[in-house]
Amino acid sequence: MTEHSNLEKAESGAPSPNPLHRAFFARNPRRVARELLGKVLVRKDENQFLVARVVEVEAYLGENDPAAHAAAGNTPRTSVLFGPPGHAYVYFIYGNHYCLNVSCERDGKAGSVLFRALEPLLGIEQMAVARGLAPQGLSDLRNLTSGPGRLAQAFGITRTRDNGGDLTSPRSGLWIGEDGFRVGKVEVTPRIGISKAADQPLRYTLSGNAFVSRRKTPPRD
DNA sequence: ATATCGATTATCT
DNA sequence: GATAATCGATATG
Repeated sequence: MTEHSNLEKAESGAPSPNPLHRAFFARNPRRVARELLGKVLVRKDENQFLVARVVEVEAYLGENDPAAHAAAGNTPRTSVLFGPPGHAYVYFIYGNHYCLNVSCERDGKAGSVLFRALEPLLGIEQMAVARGLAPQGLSDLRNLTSGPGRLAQAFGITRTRDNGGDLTSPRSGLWIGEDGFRVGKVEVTPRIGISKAADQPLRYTLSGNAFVSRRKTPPRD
């Protein structure tokens, strides 16, 4: 057990974060990314809830952003990006990993936000199982959801299951909600892991949050 | 502590 | 055939 967790517990049964309205996503990916910080990603399957706070995201600007998948145009792979806002774009990368985006902008215009890191709040045991980590081997909770491939695996997100799903509706089993969390300082840096347009500051993080990916040594104090 | 590399597949040249 | 919005393992200082 580590000491740096400040996890919230749901006092009475299931959590009830309000789903975000579709209009929230029908905007510029920069604004959506910035405002997604502090929201929660929720998975409900069977009777289990998984809940985790959004602490790191990246904006992808659409057809004219060379780093965006939408730069390839509207293809079978990218069609969700060109559809209505608030839907899940899930892609498979490096032969190993799924990553989750939410579509932005109006129907017909591409744009998205990539989820890069979450802070786990509820369903930690189940996330560890999904990640293939023995519960007792869970010395560092950052192994669960710190990184786009990791958080997708922790939430059981795959392309066949989730691509195109509605992230504004609990009926999809995967959605984004608001639980009243107050966001503190936000940091904006270049995006990670890309080669094109790598200089633009489109990565948004909660300043000082331990679950942000690619950190150095956990803050000493 | 940082650096390098293999895994494994959808998509594109 | 090459590359990719990554991760985890291994090597090395």
